Amino acid sequence: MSDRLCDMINKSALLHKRIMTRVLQKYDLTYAQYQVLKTIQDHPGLSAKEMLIYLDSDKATLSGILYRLEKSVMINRKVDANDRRLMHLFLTHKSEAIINSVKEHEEECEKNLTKGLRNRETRIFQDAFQTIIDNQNEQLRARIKKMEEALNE
Amino acid sequence: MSDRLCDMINKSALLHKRIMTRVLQKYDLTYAQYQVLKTIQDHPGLSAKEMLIYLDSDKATLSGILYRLEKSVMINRKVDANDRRLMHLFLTHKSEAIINSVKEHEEECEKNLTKGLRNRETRIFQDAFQTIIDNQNEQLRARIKKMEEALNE
DNA sequence: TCCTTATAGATTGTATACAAATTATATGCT
DNA sequence: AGCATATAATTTGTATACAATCTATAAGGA
Repeated sequence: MSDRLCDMINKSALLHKRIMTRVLQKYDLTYAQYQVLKTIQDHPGLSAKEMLIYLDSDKATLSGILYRLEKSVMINRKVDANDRRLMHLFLTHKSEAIINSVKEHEEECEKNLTKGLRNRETRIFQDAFQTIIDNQNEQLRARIKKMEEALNE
Repeated sequence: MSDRLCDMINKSALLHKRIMTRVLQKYDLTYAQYQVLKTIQDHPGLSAKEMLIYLDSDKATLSGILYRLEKSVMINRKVDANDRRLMHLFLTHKSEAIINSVKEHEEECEKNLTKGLRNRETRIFQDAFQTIIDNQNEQLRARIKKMEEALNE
């Protein structure tokens, strides 16, 4: 494999998703669905709009995921009493149990990542990774801004 | 954002894809298509089957990507003289020029990742990342093996 | 030659990812 | 009240990601 950082990042994300897909397979859940369920567990009653902030996802994608989760009785949606556009999201008993089980696998998977690394290396890795993500966010912002400026001309 | 490594990995890969999507936008190329073109440039005349090894992708996905790249005159396909199942892939003049241009942006993007990090930190980061990817590959292998054993029972 | 097995790609079906347009409801202004 | 504007979700269209199946061709053995 290439030793370029961006290739490593892509590869690692791909592998993580594949691993979690195996874990989730027996519950008939996808990784994206699992992440949505986890977010609801952390913030019961939140709206789709609020979830987008936590997940940094897309509303169109989320809409489909929520539809399928409701169909498989993994979530309930309740319309807000004051604003009928708003839907509050809740886990069901079914999904609550599943999530807690999967979370254990995920923690194990997370621990496994740094096997063979010294604590010091792991710490440096994590700090450096945060810097890299900050750099990426900055670069994306800059590019979006440049494109918007180009549009206004 | 969560400080869990797997969340950082996912987030970073997502950001990288978004950045590259902006870069590729004016050439009407997707990131996946660009990676395919780069692989052809590195190994002119390779087959789809061989490409799968380099990209660690899926043949169904690749088949669609190649179809669209051929339609937009970014690649040529030539049937092998001895084995009519095999297709050799080549870049066109059009894609050759585009790739070289995008590659510069990509290098800049790669350099930008480690902005603010000391060389020593970058080196530790990269080595640690390789260890992590190895751990992931190992874990995936183990899970696949376990599932296959479960099937045989 | 005929038949079985293997293999390169293509096709199908489901689930994202994401941009753009649409729908339904709310809010603010006159 | 009446109307323009804003906003939460859904829908639509294109492109992956990936499992499962199909198709065409090749290779090997009886």
